[in-house]
Amino acid sequence: MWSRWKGDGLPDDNSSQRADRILDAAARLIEHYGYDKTTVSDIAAEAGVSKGAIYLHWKSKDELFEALLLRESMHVLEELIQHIEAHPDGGTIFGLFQYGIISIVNNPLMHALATRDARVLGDWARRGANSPMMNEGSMFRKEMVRQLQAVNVIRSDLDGDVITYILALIRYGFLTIHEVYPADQIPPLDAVGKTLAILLERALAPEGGGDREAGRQIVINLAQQMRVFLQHWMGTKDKPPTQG
Amino acid sequence: MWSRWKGDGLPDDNSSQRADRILDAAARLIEHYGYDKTTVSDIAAEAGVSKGAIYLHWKSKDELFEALLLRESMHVLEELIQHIEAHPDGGTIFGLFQYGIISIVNNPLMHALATRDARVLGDWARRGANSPMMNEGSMFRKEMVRQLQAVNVIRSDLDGDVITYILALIRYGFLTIHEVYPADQIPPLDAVGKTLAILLERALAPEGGGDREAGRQIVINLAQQMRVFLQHWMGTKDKPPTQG
DNA sequence: GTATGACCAGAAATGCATTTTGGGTCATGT
DNA sequence: ACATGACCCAAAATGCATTTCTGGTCATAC
Repeated sequence: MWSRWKGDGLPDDNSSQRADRILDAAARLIEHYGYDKTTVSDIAAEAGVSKGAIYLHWKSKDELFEALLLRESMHVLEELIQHIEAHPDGGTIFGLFQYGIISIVNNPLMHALATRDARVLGDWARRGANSPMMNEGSMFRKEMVRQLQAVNVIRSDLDGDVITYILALIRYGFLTIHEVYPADQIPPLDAVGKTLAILLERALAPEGGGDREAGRQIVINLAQQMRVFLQHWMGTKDKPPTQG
Repeated sequence: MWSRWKGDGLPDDNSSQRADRILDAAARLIEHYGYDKTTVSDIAAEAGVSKGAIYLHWKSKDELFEALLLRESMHVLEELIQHIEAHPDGGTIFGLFQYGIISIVNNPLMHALATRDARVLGDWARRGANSPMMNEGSMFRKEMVRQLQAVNVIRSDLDGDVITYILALIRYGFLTIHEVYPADQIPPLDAVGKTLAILLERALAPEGGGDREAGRQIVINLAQQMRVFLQHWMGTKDKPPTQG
């Protein structure tokens, strides 16, 4: 799916499966040891392939890592879409925020990306904050708030960009505060998520409740747009080392 | 005021003033260079006194720093009390939150303390997260939320400890997100503060608005309690090196 | 055509001798 | 008394030679 550099035909299933296995291995290792401490040889060994095989799939360690990040982003986005479609409150900020955060908490790599965790991201983060995965997210969210305000799923009496910023700040605080809060006083995570969602609903939802269906559609569309954006960006540089 | 180890009489004005000047110098230096990079000699030079003089006031560099932190905390608390007394919305979470955050944003040292900024706090933070200034704050806030709920300035339909945690998380996110948010998209600070306060009001204030006067009184009392707590704790270990 | 792993070179880590730094003290001066 | 700054010494920083590591390549094997 996400790895399509195989010329003009359909993705080679064998190759694609192996690429996936390699990314699985990389994910396991990097989540635990961080980008710096996991070597390409480690990944190869963990995946049960040779080091050379890895360079048959990606030009460099960096590109492997970015492919991994892309895959995980795709997963999260996909899951988000499914959740929104399946769940009745999918179109409300209530459901949206709660699910958006949970999916990040459950995905160590996305968690690290969202918090710029230097321990996990290591040199990659230090070198280049250039990946669109690092920055375009806020654009996407800005647009989402704007459109959600247009269909009155979010109240329009406050500036959309400020709302976006505040939402980001809450998300960031949610993901990072454990570093400074007395550990024995942290309430259960799901209680926090649920309460936070309720507060957000009160603060941002209009009286009537707005057009949920429209909200749902907007978020799905935007998520899809984000996916093609990421995919396209990746496609332009995730070329194979050989056979152009 | 805060430095009262001078035996039984009133604080020695000359000595106390000089201590203040030294702390001023220390603040200036540490805000800029961080705890590790500012030496005791630097502080002495900046304050225009000899190194030995500093050890006439405090037993160690650590204690000087903690005295500084205490002084700044006292200032902030004092200002908070004054603001609450002077301002009509002093007793509401609206005003409370807004002012509480502004006072931290305006005080580099308190900002560093609230965010555990290793660049500023340096070795002191690394060695001991033992100072009550580091931990007791959350206790204080927990109690505040509890009492505010009791007089219905904060709605009682959600768990107080979770609310406290969420408030802390928002504050922390507010103070730290700039590290990961695209710099050119950060809205003006006061717009964010104001909007955030409005959202909080909507999310946490009851229909009627609750008893503002009672809210005001509670916060003032608690702030005062916090002050004597800090003062007392400091008093038991901020003894002079000689003349006990 | 595809996979492998020994191999390469630059970068990073290690070990160690040497120098500098910086809390903290105290003999001396006022 | 009180203030000073030269002085002390452990700890940290520096410089440097040597070793290890590791991203990336490619001759060889299948």
